[in-house]
Amino acid sequence: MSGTENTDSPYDPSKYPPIAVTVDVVLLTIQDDSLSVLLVRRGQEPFKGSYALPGGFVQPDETLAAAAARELEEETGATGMHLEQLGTYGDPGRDPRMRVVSVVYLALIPNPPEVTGGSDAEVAEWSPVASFLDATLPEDPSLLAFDHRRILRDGVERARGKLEYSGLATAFCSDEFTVGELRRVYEIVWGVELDARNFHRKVTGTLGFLEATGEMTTRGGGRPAQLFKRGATQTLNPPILRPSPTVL
Amino acid sequence: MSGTENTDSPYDPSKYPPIAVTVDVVLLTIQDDSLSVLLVRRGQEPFKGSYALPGGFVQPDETLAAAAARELEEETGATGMHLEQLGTYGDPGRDPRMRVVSVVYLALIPNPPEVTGGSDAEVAEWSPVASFLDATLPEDPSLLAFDHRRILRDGVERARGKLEYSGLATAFCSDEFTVGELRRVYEIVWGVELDARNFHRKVTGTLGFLEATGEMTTRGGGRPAQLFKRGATQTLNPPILRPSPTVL
DNA sequence: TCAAAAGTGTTATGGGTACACCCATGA
DNA sequence: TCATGGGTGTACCCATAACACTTTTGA
Repeated sequence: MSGTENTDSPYDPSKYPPIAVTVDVVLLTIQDDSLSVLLVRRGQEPFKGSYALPGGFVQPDETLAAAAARELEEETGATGMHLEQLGTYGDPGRDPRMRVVSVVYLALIPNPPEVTGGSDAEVAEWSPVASFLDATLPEDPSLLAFDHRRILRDGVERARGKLEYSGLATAFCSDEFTVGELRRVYEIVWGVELDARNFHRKVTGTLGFLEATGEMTTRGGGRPAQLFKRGATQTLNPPILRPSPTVL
Repeated sequence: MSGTENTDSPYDPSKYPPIAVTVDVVLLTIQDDSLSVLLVRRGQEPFKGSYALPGGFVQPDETLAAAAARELEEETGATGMHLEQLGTYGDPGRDPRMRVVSVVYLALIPNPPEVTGGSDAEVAEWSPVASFLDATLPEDPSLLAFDHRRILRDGVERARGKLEYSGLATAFCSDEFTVGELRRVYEIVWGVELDARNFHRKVTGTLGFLEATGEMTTRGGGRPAQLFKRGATQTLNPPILRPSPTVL
């Protein structure tokens, strides 16, 4: 792989290998006390009938993040949710038709919008991530297409980790939420039980994490609870530590 | 962007937009008590004369990580160093010639190999990252080509963060190293001073981080120090906390 | 009156920090 | 003997975990 001395540039536009670039999205939400992911059922080969992450080609004049946001809006109609780059997956052979490099984004949304019954050919639906990641399940390649099982696992792991040291958990909550609702996010995503009293002190004591609205609510029953909004802080100091590492 | 009902697939190989996929590398090392990065000086337009991260096209039959390892070996002759995906940069216009999506890897190496004076047309050399990231520097686009300043900053930030909760720091050390040498890695990368006594207790007390070799050394002067090897643990528990956030 | 959820108070514990102190070498 | 870096002991501080206890609603 020497002999590059007299080429013009390593980026010479005229001779790049043919590679398709797509953007896929791991969109997570909390539905019925379960961490759930948006998947589409494939109508064509390969992996016809399997589930797959929503995605598509990057268009010539949009950023990668814009492509992810566009895919999300096409599938859910929703905009403005949390969106971050998860990673890029490009092993040769991951798509049997040609070399495809997929830039994958992780997105989080509260109150999952109704998507089942949409008019698209590939119908999107919410499924609990446990149905695909549970360690007791066989590695069935017909369940999730391509390398999407690994991508989904990476996405869930990213979300779990970021709950500890970032304000990410509020991305699963409505604009206004109670401490109890926020705690349930942590409990569901981590799969643990947290002490409600200590959790309350911790999150209300972390400067910039929550912003009080002054409003109260009795939704959920019991004593009225304060309503909070997301605070400005993106990094939690000190972090919210999870009791024991969740094994997936 | 509807009307996709009767297309074959979102990945239809016959009609992907023309996008070049490259792999770039942020290779960091510690040289002369400074965190340094491997850069090449560009011999062609655009950005002729500027520094750039080493990189090149992904070849049809190699994984993305293999492409990064190949680029590294071409520039340094070294193999087997720590290598992890940093992120993917693909804004339209980041390369004026055409749409280029760059998958960037972060690599760490101990004992920087001599690279200046190599036979390649684009000569690689080590430079302290501070020369490019110092906040007091003007945003001179002729210093680092393309969006490589932002990429370099992201890479350094990743390395700094991972020192806290992973065994990454040992990737800057030789196979066998002393606690003092490891501490100097933390001090240089973070730009802080650490209490040598507490640091010693912390790292030797973190199970799986270090593995004693039984050997001693007097290199560096003073009382002989134990030599350690990298341990098996990839996640540090408890983490090594940096005193105050380093502002870049 | 009871169940349920929101909060507050209190105590024990464990890790972090600061720093006094001793050890083993080369010059 | 001194400088240099290695390593241990210890006291204080503070965040956490555990849990008793009070508050405020709906049923």
